[in-house]
Amino acid sequence: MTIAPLAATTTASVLAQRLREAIDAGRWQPGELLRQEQIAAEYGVSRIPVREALAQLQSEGLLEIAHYRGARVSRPQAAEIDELFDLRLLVESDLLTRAFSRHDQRSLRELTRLQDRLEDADDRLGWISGDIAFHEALYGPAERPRSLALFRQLRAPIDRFSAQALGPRARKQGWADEHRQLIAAVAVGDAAAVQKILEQHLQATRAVVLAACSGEGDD
Amino acid sequence: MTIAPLAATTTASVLAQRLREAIDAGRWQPGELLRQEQIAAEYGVSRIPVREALAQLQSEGLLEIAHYRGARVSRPQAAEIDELFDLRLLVESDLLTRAFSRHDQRSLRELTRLQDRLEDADDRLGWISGDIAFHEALYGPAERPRSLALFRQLRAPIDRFSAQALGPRARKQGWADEHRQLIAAVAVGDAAAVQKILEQHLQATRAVVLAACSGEGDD
DNA sequence: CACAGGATAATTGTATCCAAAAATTGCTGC
DNA sequence: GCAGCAATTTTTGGATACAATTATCCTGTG
Repeated sequence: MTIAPLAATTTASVLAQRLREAIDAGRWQPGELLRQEQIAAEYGVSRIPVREALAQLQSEGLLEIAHYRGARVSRPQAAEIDELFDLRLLVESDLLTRAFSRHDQRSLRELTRLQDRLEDADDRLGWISGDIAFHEALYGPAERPRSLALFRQLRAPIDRFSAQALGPRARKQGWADEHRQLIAAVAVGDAAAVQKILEQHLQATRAVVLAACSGEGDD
Repeated sequence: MTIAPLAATTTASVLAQRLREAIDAGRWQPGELLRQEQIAAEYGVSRIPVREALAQLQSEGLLEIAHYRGARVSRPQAAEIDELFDLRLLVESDLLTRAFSRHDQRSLRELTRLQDRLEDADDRLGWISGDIAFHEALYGPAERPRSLALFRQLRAPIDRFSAQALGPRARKQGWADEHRQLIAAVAVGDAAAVQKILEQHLQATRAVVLAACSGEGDD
């Protein structure tokens, strides 16, 4: 028998997740105002949980909220994106180093399964969430909850642009190839290769995201 | 004549700052519940800004909020503290490397001034905020706003225990010595020494904090 | 016609009130 | 005396109502 899923969830957190996806999907352009009343009406709730969700997204760096002046989608400068990728490199290298020797048959199969599912996803949001799941499984054996949370946090302001860049099929293929190479390198225990592939993966992503980011901010 | 300081501040953010200090000062023990009504009455506001402040402190890792069950001061496990220090080492080493060659006469004087003021502070909270100011000035020339924000974030759950550890005068002196050494090493341009001192500084702090953290959780 | 000034509207921040969930108390039966 | 259960109390989450601030529009003046 199954346990009821125990809805230990608040309206605000559900809203936050929905808004996160909506922002990644490009529903609001950078700089555009998110009206509390409008969002509240749309989801059939009052403004209180909306405000809490917006505050949450602000702390994640997706929004900028000015006193009495509303919340708008943040428009990160190229330098900021660059800095985020540098930090990702630091944190993810560390995570992967620690996870590397702890992977086993089961975790590698899980990685392959996640990658299969990822490549099956046809919409952009599915790719993004699948990519997050893949990397979390890749870093999971490190058993570093705080670093993993940081990984998610560092991605959040970036994924919006990654989703945009998923248009060309070539990029998807390159992305998938790198993931497969990562699995293979972990499987054969080649530590140096693992690090090198991860760095290439992140550098390639950085280039694409920077292009998407600077190509959009034109108003 | 002076311009009014433009209170671009919300009740919730002021509350959050006050509560942060109160937690660092040890007003609530780890695991202890923070009652919304009580805090609201104490500061003469309604529960709405109190809830927003609590949510903010949760996102900083100072509180754990359970659905319908209240907010309590988080009690980080030793492993988590350890992980936070590892991350601090990664981020702060990177920041200091980048800031290193950008320091000049003026910034070094500023560092000395901050350190003087720090050592004058007689209360624990003054030390903590002074220490934060010192490190921010030390990393400031790197011009890495995101990393600096991350530095603050990684400290937040730790400072509570640092404040406790400030009891023995010996620790204060050692702390101050390491700061002076850092300034000196930056001044003479000894990159290797700078990194080594920073690492010692953080490792020493880690040991003290771990002791304070594990010595307290005894209920 | 550009622009300053002020009334008006729109929007956010906070207080008050109600509903839902959890903790507590007290009763009942054994 | 105590385990189990139900009513009560307490506390949190959310909705509605009001206050404070900002944005908009209109008008008059140079």
